[in-house]
Amino acid sequence: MKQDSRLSATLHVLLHMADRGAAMTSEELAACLGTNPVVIRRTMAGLRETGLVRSEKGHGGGWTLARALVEITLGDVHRALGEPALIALGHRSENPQCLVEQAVNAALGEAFAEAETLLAGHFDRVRLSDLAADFSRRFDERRQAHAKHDQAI
Amino acid sequence: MKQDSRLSATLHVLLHMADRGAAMTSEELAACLGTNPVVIRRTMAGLRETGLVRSEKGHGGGWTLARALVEITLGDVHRALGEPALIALGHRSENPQCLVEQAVNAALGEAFAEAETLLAGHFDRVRLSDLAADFSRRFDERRQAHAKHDQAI
DNA sequence: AGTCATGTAACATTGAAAGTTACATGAAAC
DNA sequence: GTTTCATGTAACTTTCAATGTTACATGACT
Repeated sequence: MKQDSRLSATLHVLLHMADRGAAMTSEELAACLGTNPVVIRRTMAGLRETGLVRSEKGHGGGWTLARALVEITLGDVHRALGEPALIALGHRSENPQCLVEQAVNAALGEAFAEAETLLAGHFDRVRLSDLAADFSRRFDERRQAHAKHDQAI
Repeated sequence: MKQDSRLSATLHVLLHMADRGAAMTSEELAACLGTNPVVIRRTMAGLRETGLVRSEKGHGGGWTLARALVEITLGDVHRALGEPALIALGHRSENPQCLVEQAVNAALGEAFAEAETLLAGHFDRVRLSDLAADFSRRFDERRQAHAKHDQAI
């Protein structure tokens, strides 16, 4: 199954925006992901409508966060992207006449709903500030590793 | 995201096979799903290798269950299909250099793993006999509904 | 006016599932 | 033994959504 990486990409972009502190153009953000600026604009359109980010045209324009990282959950971003399906498996047909298929749909549907609820709940509990904190931790770790390395030389 | 319906289709097919009690041809099974016999053979190939079903060529040939329904879990079927991905979302890149992306991957990876574990665990606890029982229940319900309807006439 | 940036339509590319065609292989029936 | 029926499998085509690209209109700053 070809996987949907829009959530991953968007989180990446939002953290870079927060790190920068100033407006970033689609081109800059696209460079962070190694993709095309139009992909950024298209993906961010939903976030703009939901009020997570703002965009400005012209000189000095670009994208800025409309809320603090601590006020944005992964769930917010997922919803802003249009709530793409979380589960890669699906039913062969919805509302089948065949009773066998109805039983299959019921069993799988229950399992899918359970996993989806768990994942969506998890998304609602994680804030972008949590990711930023993890980033800082990794940053410090790398810095210390480099210092150790320099010392060894 | 285009969803993978192989698990759904395979469960449907296996229950029909159990219901029949005798060998069923790819053509018959394909008719149950409204698809092509070759799709059945391709999908069932994994189940044959895993020892869930047997296939016979020639006259009177076709597919038969190699185990009782109570001895087959949804997890067995999922594994026999090659363990297709359960989660529709993915990372933008594996093993990124960018620390931001590493933090994103860590957060999402944890969430995905949690949901995947739950779903896989669920699959391992549900047996095909459970689905067959649910089918029987639905069958009886429909029969009673019809009886009631006939009575009203 | 010129430049920079977003907004968006229109199209091409990609990748995996699903569907199809064709034919080889093997087993039963005649 | 040859005809018929069934699987086994390769090699395509189709489908569909994400992703990538091109082109151009719109608006804002200099």
